[in-house]
This record gives sequence, structure tokens and C-alpha cells, in this order.
Amino acid sequence: MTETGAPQVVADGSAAAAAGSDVRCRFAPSPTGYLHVGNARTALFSWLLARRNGGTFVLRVEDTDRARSTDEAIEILIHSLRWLGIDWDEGPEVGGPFGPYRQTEGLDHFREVTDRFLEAGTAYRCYCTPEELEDRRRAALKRGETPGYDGRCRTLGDKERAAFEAEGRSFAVRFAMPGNDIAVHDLIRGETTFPAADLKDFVIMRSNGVPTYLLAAAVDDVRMKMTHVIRGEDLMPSTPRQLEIMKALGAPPPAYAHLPLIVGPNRQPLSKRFGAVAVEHFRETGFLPEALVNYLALLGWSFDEKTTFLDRAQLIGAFDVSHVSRNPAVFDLQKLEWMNGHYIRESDDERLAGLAGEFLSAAGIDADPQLVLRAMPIVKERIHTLAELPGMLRFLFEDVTPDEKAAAMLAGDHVATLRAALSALEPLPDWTADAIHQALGGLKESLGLSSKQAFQPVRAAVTGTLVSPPLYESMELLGRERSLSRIRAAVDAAG
RNA sequence: GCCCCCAUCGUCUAGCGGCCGAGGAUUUCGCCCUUUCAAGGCGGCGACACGGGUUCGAAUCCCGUUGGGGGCACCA
Repeated sequence: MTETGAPQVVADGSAAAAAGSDVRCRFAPSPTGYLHVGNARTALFSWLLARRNGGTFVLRVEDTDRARSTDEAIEILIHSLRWLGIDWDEGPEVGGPFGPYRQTEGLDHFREVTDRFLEAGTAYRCYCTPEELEDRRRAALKRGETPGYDGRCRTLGDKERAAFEAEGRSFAVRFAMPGNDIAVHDLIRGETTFPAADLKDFVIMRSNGVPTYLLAAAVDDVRMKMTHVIRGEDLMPSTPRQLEIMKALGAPPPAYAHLPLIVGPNRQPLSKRFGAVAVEHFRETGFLPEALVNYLALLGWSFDEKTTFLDRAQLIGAFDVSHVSRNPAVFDLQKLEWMNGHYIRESDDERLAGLAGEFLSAAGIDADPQLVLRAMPIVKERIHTLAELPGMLRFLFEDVTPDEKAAAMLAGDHVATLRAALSALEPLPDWTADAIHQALGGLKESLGLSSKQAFQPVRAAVTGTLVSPPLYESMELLGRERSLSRIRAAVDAAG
């Protein structure tokens, strides 16, 4: 295992000489929870590469860790991907010629491959128990050595094997690494060589007959004829091992591209502590899928030196995996919010009003959909997420109790202003924003008040707050009776 | 401990030897617009981690240092 041959370039992207509609990419998540934004970006880039080439995009569920994988997680995964608008040509719910697309549904195949490797001598049975391995691992670490399997079961004789079997020991199957350095070619990073000494024999088949990720992903990538594998940087060290598996399979490897990780503001991996990591969470907190997609696309990739907004079609037309950045990107929630605000303003009112319902009722507001729709033009340009809608629209559907600042204003000496407003507003023949504007504008003149002095008390009375959508339009939406009675109530309260 | 990756404004990035006294976006600050808040317009602050090379010339190439990150499982 220590002899070091000349580095061999095993994956030079030859299988990926495939172009155009021959391109096959996949997203292969483990269903262990929600769809993390980092994985969402991986899915997006892979999808973009497939769509860019008119190729095929595959969704494959890697659930070989049976303890952590759940059906519910698969549903969330599918839901989140669909919400983002990332569709797949082969995979769960759509089928395809290379099924099953859920690894635990095709375990026999992995077992057959393992048996073949065993026969060919590229794999062997290892009788070491997890406990023994853990002890040795810790001891190696303590001695300052590189932990990793020492290969002791590789040379077991028939007698020793029989002895272990007689002992009742179960075995796992390990892949026998060739003992030479292995070079990996990456579309984003170029060539990297992994020293033979660090490429220890690894388990491909657990004692319970379920393959490990290292085997399952490699075998399926070959079986499903993948031409490009885009995945997270954390998987880079597994590439030389999977390259060897593919070599043993006699299959040309796909081209690899390892994406830099997405980290939190503290440069640590994005965690729940940061707040927002699940795609589902972004949906629930009022983000639009096109905003998240646009933002994610720009995390590690850029079109040129000035383009910021790219819709789906533009992304597909422009995406180039070789221009992806190599350094980890900090997830900037503020920028996402800004971008979301942009997409909200771009959206048509009908769609937004439809989306608003969920947020309004979550806030306990029983809203009239028609009124929400009519209000949309004046509110959509002042929010960054849909979650801000209830706060902005509440006064239209519920009686207001002035907040602290509004109450303070109403308690001040503004009764005269409110009275004047009342008498200017009451005789209005048409209750329109324009008419209200005229009336209040005239009052401002006659009383010699500044705009602020004239309008803020009215705003406080009508909306219960000092910050609201534009006053005239708000009053038009609220309607004559409710607007006037709120002003009257304020006058009465002030004595 | 060992292996691998990475390093441009606070953040996302453009830059692939001279066009860079470093461009865009976001954040922040100021001004304009303005009925509040937004949106929009204009402007300001703000970066090539450090040290050696190579070269006529380096943010761009090489080496080292430092600093981040990833990996070293019968997890993926």
C-alpha cells in the first residue's frame, strides 16, 4: 500500500466529451430531512448544466443509510425542488429507463457488483468489528498517525477466514485500492492528486447487505450513464475511490465538478442556528422561488461583471460550470431579501394576492381577497418578503388600536387638524384617492401646516400607525365610512 | 495529527500578465424625489492576506507563511 506509482489521470472528463443532448446530470440527495439551500444550489447547477445542453436531468434518492432516511423527507425534497421549478426527466414520480431511482429498491444490483468484485479480487471480506476499528482509529490518532483501515483482512488465508466465521463474526466487504496515487480532474478545480498512503481500503458493502455511499453512488452513476457529476466540495475526497470502483467496473467515469460550500456569516457551515437553511423555510417566510433561484445561482457563479438579474431562461442560456468560483460563499440573507423585494415588485398583483392569503390567515387576518388584490399595487413595492404583508394590510380588515407612536401623536395637540380633516372629507362626492388628496391638500394650505403636520395625525387615526402605505390610497381602499369613523373616534378620544 | 481545497471592498463577485490609480451588486452613509415608509435617481466610504521570487511589466504565474474550509466511518 505504500508503493507510489506515477499519478494516473483516471478521470480526464472523457465520458463527458458528451455534449448537447447526450449530457446526463443528476441530483442525488439523501432524504434525511429538509432540502438544505446548499443542496438546492447543487441541484440547481446540475439542472442548469443539463438544461443548458438539452440533456437529461435525473433525480436519484440515496437512501442507503436506512436509519436516517425517511419517506417524509423524500416528499419534502420533491416538494421543495418542484417549488424551485427544478424538474427532472427521470426519477421518483416520473420513472425512467434506469430505475429504480431509489437505491434501497435495487439492492440486488449492488450485491451482484460486490460479488463480482469479490471474485475478481478487487474486494475482500473484512471481519473486523466496528468496535475494533474504532479502537484502532483512536489509537492511530493518538499516535499522530493518519487513521484509516490497515488492510489486515486483505491477506486473510482460508483458515483464518474460517476461524472468524466459526466465531460467528459477520463481515463487511472492502474495496482493495491499487496502491498508487490517483489524480482527479475537476471541471472547476483542475487536477488534484491524492497520495496512495491516504487511500485506504474502504467498505463498499455493510455486513447487513446494504451498500455504502461510496459504492452505491459510483455504481448508479455508471448504471445511469451519467456524463457529469456536480456535487458539494465535501465529497471531493470520495472521488478517487469512486474512480477506482468505476475502473473495476470497466466503465468510463463522468466528469466531476465540486462546488464550494455555502457557509454562514461566521464562516462556519450553514446551520439551523443561522435561522434559514431549509428551502421550505424560505417559502414559509415569504420568499419567491425565482428570487431564491436567482440568488443561489449567483452564489459561486456569475454571468459577467454587471448582470444581477437572470430569469430561468437566461440562467439556462448562460450557465457555465467551468466559471464557478472555487471559494466558499457566505450566505447573505440581506441580499436575498433585497432580491426578493425586486421580484415581488416584478410580480403581477393577481399572483401576489393569491400568495398573500396564506400569510394573512397565518397572522389571523380574515381578509377579503378582492381588497387584497386592490391593495397590492401600493404595498408590493414596500416589502421584501410576503411575510411583511399582514403588518401592512391589517388596518384594512380589522379595527385599529394605535401603536405606541401613533397613540402618542393622537394624544398630542392635533384635534384641530383632525376636525378640519373631517369637515374637508365629509362632503366629498367621490371617495377616491384623488379627491382625498385634494381635500387634505386644501386643509394643509388653509391651516398653514407642513405636509407632515397635516397628514401624520390622519394617518395615525386611520391606520393606527405612523408608517403605512400611501394615505390617500389607503383611505380609498378602507372606504368612506370606516375612514371617517376612525378619524371621529380619534377626535372623540382626544376630547 | 495527516491529506485535500481555497484566499479581490463587511458580503456575493468581475478580473484569466499590460485596457486596474481594480469594475458591478448588496450593506452602510449623504443628497435628491416625497404625505409616512418604501421604491427610484445621484454621490461617498470600502478590497487585491503577508513575504519572497519570475517578468520590461503581476490582483493575475511560481514558492513559502498565515488564515479559512473540507476530509480521514459498516454517514452521505
